[in-house]
Amino acid sequence: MTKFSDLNLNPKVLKAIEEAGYESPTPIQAGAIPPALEGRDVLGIAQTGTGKTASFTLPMITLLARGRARARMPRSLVLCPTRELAAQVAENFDTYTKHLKLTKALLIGGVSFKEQDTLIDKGVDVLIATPGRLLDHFERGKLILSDVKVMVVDEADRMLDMGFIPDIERIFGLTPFTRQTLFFSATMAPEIERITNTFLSAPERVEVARQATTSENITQGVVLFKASRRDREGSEKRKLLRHLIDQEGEKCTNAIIFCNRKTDVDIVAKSLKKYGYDAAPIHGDLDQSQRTKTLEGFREGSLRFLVASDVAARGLDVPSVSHVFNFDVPSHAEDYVHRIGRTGRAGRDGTAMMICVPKDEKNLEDIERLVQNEIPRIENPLKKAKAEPKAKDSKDDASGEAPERKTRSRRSSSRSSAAKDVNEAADAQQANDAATAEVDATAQEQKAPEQEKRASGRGKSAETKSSGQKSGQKGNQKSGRGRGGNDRGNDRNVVGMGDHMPSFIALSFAERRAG
DNA sequence: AAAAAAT
Repeated sequence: MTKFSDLNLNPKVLKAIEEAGYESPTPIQAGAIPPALEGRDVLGIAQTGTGKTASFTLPMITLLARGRARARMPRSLVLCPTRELAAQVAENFDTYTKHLKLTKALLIGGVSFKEQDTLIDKGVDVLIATPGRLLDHFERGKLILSDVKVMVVDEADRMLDMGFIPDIERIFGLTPFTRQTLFFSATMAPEIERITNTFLSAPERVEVARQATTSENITQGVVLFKASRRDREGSEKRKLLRHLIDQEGEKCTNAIIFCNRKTDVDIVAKSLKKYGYDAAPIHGDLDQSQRTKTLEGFREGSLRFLVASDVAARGLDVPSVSHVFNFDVPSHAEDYVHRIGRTGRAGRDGTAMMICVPKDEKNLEDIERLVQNEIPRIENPLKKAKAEPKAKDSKDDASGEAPERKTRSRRSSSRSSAAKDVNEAADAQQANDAATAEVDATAQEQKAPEQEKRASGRGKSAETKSSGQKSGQKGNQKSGRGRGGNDRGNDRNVVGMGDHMPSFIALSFAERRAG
C-alpha cells in the first residue's frame, strides 16, 4: 500500500504527518496528491470524511514551501462555503505547516476586518476564505489576487446550493490564468460541470465515495409521529425527542440534533436546556463568536448536545458523534445523507434517529428512494409509556408545558395549518410498523447477519463512562481527522471509503432521483 | 420552504 513517504511531499510536511499519527493516504489523498504536486489541475469528487482537506493542503504546503509571499499578494487561496469549514481548513494548515514558516490568514465574515487586514498587509502564503468576505476585502483594495499560484474550491456543490457560483466565477477571473486549480465537489451537477469545464484545464479526475454513508455502521431509525393536536406538535415532538435521547442512555455520549428552521433550533435548544440536557444551538443568525465557542465546546466534549441548522450538516468534522437526531425530516433528501454522515465517522458506530410527522412523509419517501433502503420504523416510546403509565410520565407532562408557553408567541407566525387530509393512513402505518421494528441491539441481531458485528461493537463502547469519555474523545480526535491514520481505539482499520460503499453514492444526484 | 454568506 502507498505510504505518505512515497508521495514526494516536503520532508517537513512528512514529519508533521507522522507526528499527527498518519501513515497511509486515503484514496482521495493517494489520487489527488501526485498530480497536484506535478502542478496539474485536480477535480476531486469526494465528500468530507474522505480525507479531502489533506488532499489539497499537503501538496499546497509542499509547493509553497519555497518562496515567500509579498504584501497583499497571497500565493494561494482556498474558498469554502461556510465559516466553520474555512476555520477547519485553517486548522489543517496549522497542523501540517508546523515545521515550516508559512503564513496564513482566515478571511471570514462575522469578525472584524482589522486583524485580517493586518495579516494581508504583511503578506500571506495561504488565504482561506468564504467568498463574501474575500470579495469585500478585494473591493476595498486591500487584496491583490494576481500572484495566486494555487486556488482551491472546496465543497463546490454546496457553494452552488448557496448561490455562491457567481462569486466563485468572479474570483476565478481575478486570479491569473496560469494558476493551478484544485476543485472539490461531492457531486457533479450540470452547473458544476460547466464551471469545471470553464476554469480547469485538463484536470486529473479523482473520484471516491464516503465510507458507510447510510450503510452498516450507522444504525438508522424513524418514528412516525402524529401530534394529538396540531398546535401541540412542537411541544410533543420535543417531548418525543427527550424520550428518544433517554432511551439511548449512555450509548448517547454526544449528539447533533438537526432542525429545519433556525427558530426551531433555538426553541429545541432552549427546551432541552430547560429539562437539564447539556445543549446549545448553532445556526447562521447567531454571532460568530458564539458559533465558534459552541462548536469548540462540542468538539472537545464539554457540550453534549449540539442543536443545529444545516449550517452544521455538511463537512463538519467532529470525529466522535455517537448520535444524530433529526428533529425534522430534511426537505432535500440529500441533506439527510449529509446530516447522518456526522455520526459513524472514522469507522465508528453511529446512530441516526428521525422524527417524521405526517406532512413530512413525502420527504421521507424521497429520502428512502435516494438511499434505496427503507429506514426502519421505531416504535414511539411515548405510546409505550401510555400503555403502561408511570408516575414519572405524568410529571413530565405537567412540566412539559412550561417552556412551551414562553415560545408560543415566537412561533405563531409560521404556523398556518395546512394539514387536513394526511391522517388515517399515517395512523394505520404507524401501528403496523411499530409492530415490526424495534431498534435495539437484540432486535437487530435477528434481522441481518452483518449487523451482529455492530451489536457487539456497540456493547463495548457502551461501557465507556461519560466522565472518562471526555479525555478519550480528545485523544481520538487526531486519529479521526482526515482519516489517514490507524484508528487505534477501533479494531476496524478504515482508510478512505472502507469496504462498504452503497452503490447509490456513486451515482449523480440526478441519476439517483431517476431511480 | 429554508439555510448559508458581506453589511
